[in-house]
Amino acid sequence: METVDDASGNGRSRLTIREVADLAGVSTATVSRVINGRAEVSDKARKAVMRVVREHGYSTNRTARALSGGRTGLVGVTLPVVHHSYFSVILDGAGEALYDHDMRMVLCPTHHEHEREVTLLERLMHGTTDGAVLILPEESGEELSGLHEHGYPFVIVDPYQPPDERVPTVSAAHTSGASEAVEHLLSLGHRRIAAVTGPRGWIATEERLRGYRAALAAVGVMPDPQLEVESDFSDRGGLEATAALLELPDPPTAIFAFNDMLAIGAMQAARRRGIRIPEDLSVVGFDDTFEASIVTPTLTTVRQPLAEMGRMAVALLVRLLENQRIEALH
Amino acid sequence: METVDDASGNGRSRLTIREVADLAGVSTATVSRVINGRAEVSDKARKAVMRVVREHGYSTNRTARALSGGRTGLVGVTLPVVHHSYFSVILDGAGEALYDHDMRMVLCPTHHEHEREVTLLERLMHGTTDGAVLILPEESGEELSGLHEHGYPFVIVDPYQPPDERVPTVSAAHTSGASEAVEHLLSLGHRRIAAVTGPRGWIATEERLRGYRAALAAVGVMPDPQLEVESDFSDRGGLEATAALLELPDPPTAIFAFNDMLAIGAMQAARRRGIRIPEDLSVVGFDDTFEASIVTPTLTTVRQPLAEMGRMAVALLVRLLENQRIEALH
DNA sequence: CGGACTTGATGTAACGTTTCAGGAGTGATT
DNA sequence: AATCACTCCTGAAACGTTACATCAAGTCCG
Repeated sequence: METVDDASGNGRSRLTIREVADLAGVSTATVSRVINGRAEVSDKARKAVMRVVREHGYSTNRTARALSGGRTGLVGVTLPVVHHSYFSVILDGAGEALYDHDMRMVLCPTHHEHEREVTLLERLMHGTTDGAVLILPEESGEELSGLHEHGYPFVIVDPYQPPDERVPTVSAAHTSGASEAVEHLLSLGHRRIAAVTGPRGWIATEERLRGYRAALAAVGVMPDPQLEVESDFSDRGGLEATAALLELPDPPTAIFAFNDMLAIGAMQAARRRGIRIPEDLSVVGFDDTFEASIVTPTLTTVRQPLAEMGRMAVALLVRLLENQRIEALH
Repeated sequence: METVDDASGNGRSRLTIREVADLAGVSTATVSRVINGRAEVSDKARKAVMRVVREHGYSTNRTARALSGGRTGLVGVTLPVVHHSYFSVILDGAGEALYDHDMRMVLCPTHHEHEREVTLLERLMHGTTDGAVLILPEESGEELSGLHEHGYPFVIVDPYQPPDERVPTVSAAHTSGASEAVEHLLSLGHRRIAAVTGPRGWIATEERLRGYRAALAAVGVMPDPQLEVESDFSDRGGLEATAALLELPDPPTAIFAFNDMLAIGAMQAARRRGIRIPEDLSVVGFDDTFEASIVTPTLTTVRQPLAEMGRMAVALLVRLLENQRIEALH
């Protein structure tokens, strides 16, 4: 109740630009210029303003600036879940890039709920943010195209389904990465190589599948439909899919899991059946998440430049915002 | 270049409240009330407004509302790194709670840089956010007290050092959790139980250490200073600390690692020396992060309600904001 | 029947910036 | 001495809301 009312902000909060202007004996416009480091201010005025700022402490109200200037300095970032290596690394990269641009991110986990994502985006658009980075967005291609049409700047990272040509997108080298993974297994002498995939229809699944088949085809191995098991990118899914594979009359000698979670599940399934890795079964993952490095034995995996992807997305977005700004001047 | 100029926002952006008011033949105040679902609006006016909104599409500009109403609906969240199970789970809990309150979070990773955290907070305070959740803040007790004094509402989660009494804080049950962990090892028959700790001076370290010693003392085991090795909560640190412990003439038969990362490092160190877990060496971790569940063998660990902690922090913060609002009315 | 009180609806002043159009002063050029 | 170019600064108008003070009708009561 009895707070120190001296410098505390309980009663009166901090100075406004107008108060600074009065104290320094100049106009608000001048203060604004000094604060923003613009030229065309006399040394005398600048010093007066600086002095007041130093003595009383002033910092511009971002909200007011946002309203006046039309830019909030905030970027929305939507993703399914934070608590997942794959996403958090992308997030990390994006965050760092945004920080470099002196922007902040408004984080919106969607929990894979389409509804939630739509309303969140709706909100982000209308004044809260300047643009957005959508990681593995839940929305359909049409919805995203609509959003784009609307003029809201955004970038998609790792789309589910092939997006509109005009929507800037960052995605990984699914096909070539998958080929490399399979080639690695082939080089170890494996010929019965199973694929534990993600959900069919997702770009990530389809393209990795293409890489998988291409690599097999390249050495003349006929793809066996029995060895392609659809799963869901989770460790549990990997476990179940692998268990099924190991039940086959002619089980695979190697498994290419379409991400590290699946691979970890695969390893668990093998262990439960007493199958040794890598002696009896080789497992290769995809993504190179932290988890891959701590399991036993260490998981061979395809490195994806996740943080880079986050950075890249921000770079694209910043360019969009820049363009928008330029257009606004005309 | 040739965008569809029909419904696109390239040229004219969306309607403002004033335009809606004109179209509906009422004042902006009335529109505002309709939008915000307040009473005291005639049916006629309400319908007119609704019609315009439905036909032209309107959504209030959050920035303007923030400026006018003094609340942004944004909460800052600072944490050392996103890409770390421990933090991302707390973050997840906080995010969910904020979503329930129809608020968004502005994510600020500090990368353990004190400087960065200070400037970020400075920025968050001045208009961008209504309050903040600081996870493992880098700032000193004095700085945090100062911030509190200033009237900016914030809550600390898992402080480094004991904070000011008046600053709302959420932290885990370090001491009792540590005791439980050690009791578990004791019950397995171990007597030479080593502790791989976090940095000395941190609350988390000191309290877990207290729990460790208390549990040993309770069964009459004299604590051996040689068995308490300071580390840094990282897997690499755990590996090095454990390697040193295993070099001892009379090495421990069990290791209590002060978090799961350290425990994972410990397991790696053991494996490198050909020491089997749990036959030759027992390892217990702390936090119950996802990683603990995927290593081999599965790591025994002390569950911390991390997501709950995030939720709790938000609940506290919301209460602070509520109080602030009430005080403002007087 | 007139004043006090409710209701319902409205106009308008904030909120704290940025920016634009212009004005005052100074020195230089004709 | 008049004009011009230049620098520095000011006043005021945005930006899109919300909330306060008002105002115009009704309604109730003595």
